[in-house]
Amino acid sequence: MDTNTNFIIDIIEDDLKNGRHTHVHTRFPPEPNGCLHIGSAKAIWINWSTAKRYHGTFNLRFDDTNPVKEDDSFVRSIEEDLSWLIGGLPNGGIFYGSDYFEKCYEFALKLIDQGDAFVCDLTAEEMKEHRGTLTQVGKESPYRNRSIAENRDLFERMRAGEFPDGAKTLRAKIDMSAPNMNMRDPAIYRIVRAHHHRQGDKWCIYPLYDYAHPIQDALERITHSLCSIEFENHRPLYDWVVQKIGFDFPPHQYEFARLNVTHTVMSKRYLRELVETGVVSGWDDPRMPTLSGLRRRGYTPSALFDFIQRAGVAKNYSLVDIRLLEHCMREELGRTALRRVAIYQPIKVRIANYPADKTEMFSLPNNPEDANAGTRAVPFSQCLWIDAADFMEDAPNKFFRLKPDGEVRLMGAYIIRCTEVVKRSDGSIEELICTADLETGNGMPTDGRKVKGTIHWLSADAAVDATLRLFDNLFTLENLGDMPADKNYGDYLNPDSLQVFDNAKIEPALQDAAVGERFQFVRNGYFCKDVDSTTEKPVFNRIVALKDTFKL
RNA sequence: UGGGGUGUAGCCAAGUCGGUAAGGCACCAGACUUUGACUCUGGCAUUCGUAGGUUCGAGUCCUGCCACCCCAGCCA
Repeated sequence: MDTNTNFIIDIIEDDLKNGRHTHVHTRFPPEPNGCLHIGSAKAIWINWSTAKRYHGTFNLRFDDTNPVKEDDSFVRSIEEDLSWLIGGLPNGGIFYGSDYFEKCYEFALKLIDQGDAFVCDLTAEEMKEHRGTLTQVGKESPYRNRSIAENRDLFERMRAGEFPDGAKTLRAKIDMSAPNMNMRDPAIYRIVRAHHHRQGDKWCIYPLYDYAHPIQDALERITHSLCSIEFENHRPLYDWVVQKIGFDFPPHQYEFARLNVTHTVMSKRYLRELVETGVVSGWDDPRMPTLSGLRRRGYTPSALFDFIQRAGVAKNYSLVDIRLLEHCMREELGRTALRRVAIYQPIKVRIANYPADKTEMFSLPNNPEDANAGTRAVPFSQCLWIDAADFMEDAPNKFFRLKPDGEVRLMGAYIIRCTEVVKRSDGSIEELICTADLETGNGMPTDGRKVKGTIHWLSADAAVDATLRLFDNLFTLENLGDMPADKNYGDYLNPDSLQVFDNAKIEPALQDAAVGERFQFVRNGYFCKDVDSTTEKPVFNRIVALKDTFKL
């Protein structure tokens, strides 16, 4: 049984069963006024995966009806991010709402001819006064009863550019006393002289969302128009437009709750502010919850979709724990990422009973969870690096790593015992003198004694310097002015959440890794190779830490 | 306040014609382990916002109440 269902799937199953539809056609309709983020990924996933499930069609459609906010650069970035996410182009194609402007205009004429729309001369303020309030009905516009001929003439002249910006609107004639504010004779066309990123200066009147969107859906033969819950109040207007124009294949709108994630800012406005004020290096800064940021950070589309699917599709307001995302990412990377060694804060270890001029190779598995991943040869020599976190001078019993006179396994190699702690004059550790159990090699002790701890290591001769960057949260910054302390925006004020290790040591082979390759740095987490945007040097971004159950 | 939507564990979320609360994350305990990872095993809602009602039986039906979200752009 397929347990991966939701209420939208139920609706579609029902439509298919009852013959209301024989084919499923969905769409993702972003406005090109910003970059896609993890919240957009939910809308993409719902529309795309639903179409896919029924071997249907999925369109990408730019909802570009507001020329003042939109930009071609966002069109390109959205195309790129969407293709990355769904692994290719949408099978239905890529469309632009603005390409239907001529159709929208013709339909507006039709509404006028039917007596369902009128040209209104009220100013924005006057219209607001006339609209009434939540508890008070609105007043009808004095221009509401103009003749069809006059409305037609005026609307044609609006298009022709005879009136200044904002001087007139075309309004749907519905009901000024409707309890749903959206039905109180909403404006469906406005006059704006602005350069459109795609249509240029061809138009000076632009249709509004509530009018344009159902037309776009209908023209593309969308069967199920899936959008987020704040449009629920708009559905009666959506249906009104579809019905008045009289489409043969009327689309229907269904709503789902948007995605909120703990510690993560999801508002385009604030993301834009971060970019514009230079708090982050750009929309694709690896701390950003944008798709480009997540991609750079090392997140995979499959983990993102797995997360969205597991979080579920419903209508409740929800704030999903980011640890679910991290779990999904770990689960995938645990299976697929190659194991490598990286050491954040190196401490030198000298094996006193190991020849200074000797180097031997130990074979370590590339992924113990995947035998097909093979092994790699790692050099071992007298001087090694281990991580500062793996040594403690006054260690409690439960500390299973290296301590004075204690034994520990060097992963895949010898068991060593720390015999001496050499310190500098300032008290810091210069090096640890150890002896290795050379007889047992990388096997078990012959006398049956237990060595509980295993630590990772690197030959000091072979190790390479590297920069490692650790992000605690997807998105962090020090200060963002008036950002509201609302649960929607998460607890983003975490100045300690970016740690940079500039003197980390890594395996030599990692130098040649390609940007975008993902690794598990043993015991330290999953990392993705990246290039620092300012220094242009290779860095490793931590995608997600390993689960830490370290207890003393 | 008028309208619309939603309330099931710390966080998400299934719950079909009313039949005796899925699953995941998180957490806790234990086993295993040459990554304190992974894996495995066990635990984790006498109760579904709340108060009543109908019924042999209610998360599911009825009534009242409460809480939260959305709507008064010529934004989407």
